[in-house]
Amino acid sequence: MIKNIKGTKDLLPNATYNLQDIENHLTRFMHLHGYGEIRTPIFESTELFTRSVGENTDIVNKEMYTWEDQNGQSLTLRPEMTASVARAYIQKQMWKIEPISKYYYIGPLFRRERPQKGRLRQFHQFGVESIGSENPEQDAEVISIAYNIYKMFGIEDISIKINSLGSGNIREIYSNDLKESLSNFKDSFSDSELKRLEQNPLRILDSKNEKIIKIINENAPNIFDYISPTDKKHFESVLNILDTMGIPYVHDNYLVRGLDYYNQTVFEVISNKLGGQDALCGGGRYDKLISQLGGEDIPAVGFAAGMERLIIAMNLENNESTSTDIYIINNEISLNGVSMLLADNIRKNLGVAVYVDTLRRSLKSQLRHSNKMKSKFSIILDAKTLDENTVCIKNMEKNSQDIIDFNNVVSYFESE
RNA sequence: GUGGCCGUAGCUCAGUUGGUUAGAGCGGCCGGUUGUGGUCCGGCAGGUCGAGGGUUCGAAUCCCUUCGGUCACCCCA
Repeated sequence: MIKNIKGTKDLLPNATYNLQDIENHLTRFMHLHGYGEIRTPIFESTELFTRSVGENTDIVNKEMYTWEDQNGQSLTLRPEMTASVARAYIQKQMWKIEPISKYYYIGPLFRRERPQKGRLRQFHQFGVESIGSENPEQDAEVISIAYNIYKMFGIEDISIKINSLGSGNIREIYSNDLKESLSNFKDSFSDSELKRLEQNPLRILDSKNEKIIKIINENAPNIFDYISPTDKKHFESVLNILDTMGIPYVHDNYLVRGLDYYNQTVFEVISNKLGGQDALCGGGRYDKLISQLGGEDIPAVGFAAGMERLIIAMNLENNESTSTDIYIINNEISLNGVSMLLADNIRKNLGVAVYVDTLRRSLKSQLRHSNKMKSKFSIILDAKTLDENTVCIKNMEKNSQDIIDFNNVVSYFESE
């Protein structure tokens, strides 16, 4: 038997039902905020990700699905969206067309990780990117959107962590000092932690190892002491606006993000119900990415949210079954054509869902199926009554029936 | 990538110290006299016991390998 690839999932109608509903809400929500959808290809030139996400990140080092195309070009299934959005923005030279571009996206991403609940190899993210404003109100807008989306879906048990990484070469200076401050404690570090301290020192800050956390708390410098007065002011303005908007947050000095392109504001929305994979969404500012990839010097801020984690947090993994409004029961094979014609007429004129059996089931079975599909009405076609030009319409909830003229079926439902 | 736990019908599981034709509930399908659903009753269909190999007279049960799931780490959404 051929099976799906590890870390991928098939979604059948009872699972996609809720997903479509969520997507509709997100689309509507973003429209209300002035953001439009962007869709980019799911594979890109490998170089795009090595240059934006960072050579020393795990994503680029060991998690990308990369292959060589027939012409020798290295291609990669996208492991994240921001790089693609930036690439498209630059390619279309959007800054010449409008001073600010606001995008949202929903789509599949690919990372070759060990699967876990809420972490797949093909997973889906919803995300927002606002490109063009350097102002704190833009940070606040993006963060409030993230927060309000979870509120919209009724997810209460969440908290926002926020921090600033400063700008310019602060990141490097701080990283070096951090490395130095911990150099006396190398005995307590595991091999992988030492490697991390070497290659991507900031990441050591969100270690889950109790011992390391203690050492950091007692010895690590505070990045907030490094960032410039301008950056500090920017960060405080963001917090002020969040306060005014009534959005709760926690300033976490040790929050850093794994991707290289982040600077200044970074944030995460955490669910308290998700266990290990508790980050519902993460994002921040990436003011240098556009220029670094060959565009103008244009600031930007955004976030990405995991759809699978959203669905887990909503506790909605399987719910609704397919339903219909009207079920047409044909009692004789010769009436198939009439049934389907009637179904088309009702769909066309009333825009409601009409189901016709194609399994040649018995009357009893069709009624059972009609009931299972939660139909409001069943129309029973029968050769005898059709000779008299009438059909039987059964109200499934009231268990009442009407005999009406075949030509009046549509108008019958219009009055219902 | 590292480590722990798990893998029997579509789903949730039972299956005694290895011993005949592997079970239940739910779900699915059909039917309960000639054209009526939801409740009720009856019947039927689904499993090479994740896969491959080994030990044995005999394996769902023991051993090895492998695949998949799950949890922690790693990382991140």
